[in-house]
Amino acid sequence: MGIKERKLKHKEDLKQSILDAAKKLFIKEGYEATSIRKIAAEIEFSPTTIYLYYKDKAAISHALHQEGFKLLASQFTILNYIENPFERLKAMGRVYMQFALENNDFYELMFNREEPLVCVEDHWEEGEQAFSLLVMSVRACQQAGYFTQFDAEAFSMFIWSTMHGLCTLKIKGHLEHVTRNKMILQNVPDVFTHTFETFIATLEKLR
Amino acid sequence: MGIKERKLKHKEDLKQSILDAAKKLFIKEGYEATSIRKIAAEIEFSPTTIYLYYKDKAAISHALHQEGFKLLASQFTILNYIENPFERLKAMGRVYMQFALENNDFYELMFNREEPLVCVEDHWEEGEQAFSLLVMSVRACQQAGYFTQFDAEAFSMFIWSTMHGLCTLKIKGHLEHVTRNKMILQNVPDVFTHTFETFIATLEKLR
Amino acid sequence: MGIKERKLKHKEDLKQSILDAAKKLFIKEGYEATSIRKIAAEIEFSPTTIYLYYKDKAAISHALHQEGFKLLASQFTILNYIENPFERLKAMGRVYMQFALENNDFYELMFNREEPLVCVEDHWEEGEQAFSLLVMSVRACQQAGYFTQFDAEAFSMFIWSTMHGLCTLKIKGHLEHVTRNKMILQNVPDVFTHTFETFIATLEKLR
Amino acid sequence: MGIKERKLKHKEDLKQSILDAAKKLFIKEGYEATSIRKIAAEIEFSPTTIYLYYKDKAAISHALHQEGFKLLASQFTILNYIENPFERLKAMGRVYMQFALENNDFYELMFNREEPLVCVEDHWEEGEQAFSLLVMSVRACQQAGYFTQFDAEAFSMFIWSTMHGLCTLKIKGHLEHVTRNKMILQNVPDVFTHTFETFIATLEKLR
DNA sequence: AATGAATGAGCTTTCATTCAT
DNA sequence: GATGAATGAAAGCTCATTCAT
Repeated sequence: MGIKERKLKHKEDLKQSILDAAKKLFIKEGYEATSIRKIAAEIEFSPTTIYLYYKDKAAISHALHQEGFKLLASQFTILNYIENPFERLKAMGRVYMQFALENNDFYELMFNREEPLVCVEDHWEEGEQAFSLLVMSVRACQQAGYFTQFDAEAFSMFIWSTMHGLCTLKIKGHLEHVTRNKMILQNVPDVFTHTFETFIATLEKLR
Repeated sequence: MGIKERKLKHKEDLKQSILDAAKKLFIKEGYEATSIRKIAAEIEFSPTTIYLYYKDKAAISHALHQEGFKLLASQFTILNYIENPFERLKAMGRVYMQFALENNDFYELMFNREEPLVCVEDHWEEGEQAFSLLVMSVRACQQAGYFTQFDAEAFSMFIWSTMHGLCTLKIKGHLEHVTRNKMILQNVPDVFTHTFETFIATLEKLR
Repeated sequence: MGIKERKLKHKEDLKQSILDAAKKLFIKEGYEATSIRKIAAEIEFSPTTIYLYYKDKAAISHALHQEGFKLLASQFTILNYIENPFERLKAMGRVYMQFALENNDFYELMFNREEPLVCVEDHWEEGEQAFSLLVMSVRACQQAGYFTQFDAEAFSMFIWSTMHGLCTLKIKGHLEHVTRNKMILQNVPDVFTHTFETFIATLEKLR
Repeated sequence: MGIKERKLKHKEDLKQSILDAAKKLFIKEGYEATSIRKIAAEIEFSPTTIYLYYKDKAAISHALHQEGFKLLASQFTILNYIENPFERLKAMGRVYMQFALENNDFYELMFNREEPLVCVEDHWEEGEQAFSLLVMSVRACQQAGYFTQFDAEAFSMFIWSTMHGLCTLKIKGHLEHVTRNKMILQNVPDVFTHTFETFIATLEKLR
């Protein structure tokens, strides 16, 4: 990026540029490896400049956090086109899994990091929105005859737990750890997906 | 007690002290932020001394790891006294939950840390043993008529995912995050337990 | 002088200060024993500051290296005024010897250190240029009837070996070691020069 | 080595064992990488024990130094069987070269290290003896009509300089540096040997 | 004679951050 | 609005060495 173009940028743009650079580094090299210096180098500004737009590294973490949820939400939009509620629920799970796998550092930041949550606390709106989406889907399923004997919210929590647990185990490599050495599920090509399907099969029985 | 034993005793003690200090720090500040120097300061020895007892930082992690699994295994022994397989499975879940909650530091270290697994890789025996226990319980349930349409191993993986996800969400505070702000499950005193019971109810249907 | 130039000046100064401090330490304590910390202490800056001016330790070595060759090259310029090729060759030897003696620290760094060469590898241009100068002189001598039966390049290598060996032995004190205790060459005031002259006498025979 | 055998060793043996271990490490891994701990590990004794036999690391360096000369001297014994003085001189050069190449860390320690020489000073007998050997060979050559116009000692010094310079340049990689990039001596398979032969050819002319 | 225990000093490098301009 | 200069803190690890036994 040349000097001229850079000058043309507005404040808002630069703030976003920082975030974009951070996101890029974050995805490519992980959380630990993303330093202020590297972000600055990426956007060809000085490290000091970063501090004009973000108070400190935690602030960037925080912003990235929200960015992650934005990304997840955008992936969820595809679900709007699925009429059948149970199919939509299944698709939701698949999107969630794909997101977790493809952006595992984001996933970590969004759900498994300790720090940012402290300063977030009441700003976890994005997470709550996502959860609301799940609850809505579950309710739709109930109207189609599924899970009728359960409370929608508690059932949603159960679903989320399963999905979150599955994704986390996958990301940390535990799925492979268990299967590789214990001669377990040897003929299953993809334990991750297979477990998900087992879960879905379970849900299907609850009609 | 002769000199030799006393020396050995001292050595064992110090080794354990290091572990305790490391655990304390891991909990309080996380893996990355726990440095050999801090551990040394905690036990009031020189950093170099640590290396007399543990090869490197990973070795400490590894030892803590094993200690955690030993603890979990000991908690599991109570299950031997439960005849009814489904009851045993339920109890297993409860013990797991309790362990995760009471030793969330250990739980994190055992399941959610990246580093120590690298050097463990093919020696995650403790984890695998625990998983085997689950598979066995599931098989027993199958003989009692539960989950008969499922593969025991895949079903175990699903169960583990759910339990792991639930515990992780709890530990990270997400359960509270979602319910507090979204006016969800307001009348449920303990969302953690409630979700678990919803899960159990689900399993009960699969007979 | 404007602000910009002054800043630049300062930057150059500091860069040179680092080099000077490094040189001093390299000489006094050797390459291995010269640490970034010590260099920093020498110039009374923080170790971190060093990294603002040089990428790493090797970069400092490299810079010193080049400085040394620049100095040697400047000493060689005097040779341009010597017409007679054999005289020029002799003078070249004397300049080389003088340089090695007067700047034995540099000489060591340039020719006897391991490390900096690693990163230089294919960019030993300065050394190669100096060697080219020697080859050219040898060729000129050949046109004047000297060393006609030899390959100019191989013969240059031989000359360089002799000069380098002589200078190194001198710098390390071996010349004195051998003569002092063995009652050898006792009546020769300066073994260093005397050996050089023996060498020259040898060359003279090869006409 | 088992415990029993170890106990049988006498003090002298152990002292030599330490040296042997040091030598082994030294040759295999170089000077910097040879630490007291590693030596101790090699002989299966504790690091502390080393200090019973050698005051400090420098003392070991010193002993190694002498060890190196002993080794060189042993290689020189082969020369006794060569009658022709000039052939013997040539062979001496070849042995020297081989020694320098095969034990370049020893060579470094013996001739290019700064430290040990300080404490050696008057104990460089081995070096002097080796040099005497050279002088004797040169004298023998003179009786065969070579180098008659030169002082034997000064001429020996010249020879040593050349050989030392050549070996040093080789060890440090400068021979390759110069030839590789400068399109020099491209058709010569081994510049090291080739330069030596050029040197020998030079000497041959001095009859 | 041999050692186990312990240490202080040292290394290179990266980091987030500040301050004066 | 942007930056160059500088820093303190920290990291993991290895070293030579000492001391009491």
